[in-house]
Amino acid sequence: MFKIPLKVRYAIFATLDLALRYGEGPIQAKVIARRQSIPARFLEQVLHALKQGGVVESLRGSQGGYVLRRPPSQVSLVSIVEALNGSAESNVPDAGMNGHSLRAIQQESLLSTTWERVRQAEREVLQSVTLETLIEQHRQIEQTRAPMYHI
Amino acid sequence: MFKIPLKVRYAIFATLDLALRYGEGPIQAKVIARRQSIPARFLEQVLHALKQGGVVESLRGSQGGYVLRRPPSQVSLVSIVEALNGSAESNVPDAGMNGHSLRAIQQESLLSTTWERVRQAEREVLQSVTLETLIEQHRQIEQTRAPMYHI
DNA sequence: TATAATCCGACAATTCCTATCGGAAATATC
DNA sequence: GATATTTCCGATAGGAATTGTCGGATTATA
Repeated sequence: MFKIPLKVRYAIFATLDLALRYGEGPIQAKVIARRQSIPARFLEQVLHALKQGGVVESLRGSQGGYVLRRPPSQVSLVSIVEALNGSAESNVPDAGMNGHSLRAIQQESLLSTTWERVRQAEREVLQSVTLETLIEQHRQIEQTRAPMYHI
Repeated sequence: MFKIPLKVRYAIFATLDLALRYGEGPIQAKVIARRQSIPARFLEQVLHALKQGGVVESLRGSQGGYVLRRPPSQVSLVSIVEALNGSAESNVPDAGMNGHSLRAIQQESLLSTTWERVRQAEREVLQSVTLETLIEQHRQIEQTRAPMYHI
């Protein structure tokens, strides 16, 4: 319904890249960027946000890189998405309501419950999908697709 | 989760304005704009989109204006939102996949089912809320708020 | 005919998203 | 300790999308 930022896609594929190599030590942003075809410098920012959100761990210096903070089965898409939004939750303008009339505030509260329900519904779906889920889906796609090229 | 365009808010309040006066003949965009504090010229565009989406009926010429096409209880928020998006459904890039690698396509299909589930969840919530629902909520807020100002 | 309203395309202004850059801070390795 | 590597951080540019304005054409009423 409402547009999905490219940033989110990048974050998911980056963490998926980490998930596929979970337990093999830190992986550099540059390497992920190359493998996933993501602008390197932009990915740095995304990974930084993921760190702030507690999704990944970073190791600075030579031989450093990024590591998933938890095993892939414990990392849901909702944690990734919310990490990127900085949990700003910037859609309901409670601050900045200074010059607004009482009626405007009432109007906001009228829709806020609906928006909240929409967001909750989104969250429930994203919560149910983990990096491990995606890895399994990926494997299934590989298996079902490969034979098709033989025809 | 994902940002709600101002356009959508305008559309909802405009149709809500029509809903509150359903059956009383056409209402001019200018009037709605003044009542709902929406830029008049911008609202025209929004109403035009709502017409294309089959949500409202327009009557041109003097004494013209806009009318809801169906009673408020039959107008769900999903129809309003989809009218504005022109049912473009522009998020899954199936076209424009020319220069993309096979892996990129597979990656897309990996997420597309999840995005689809998210969108479906959004739609179900928006489907369950009609203009009549909002009017009832509005009345309840009025009733529960008013006494609070006596304290 | 005069007036009032929608319709339509163009476009300006603003905000948001995407991406790049330079350098600072931290860490491993030699 | 010196060096190379890598994350960290702020600034900012470019572009796209959103928001808003405008002029005039079309349609209808009175």
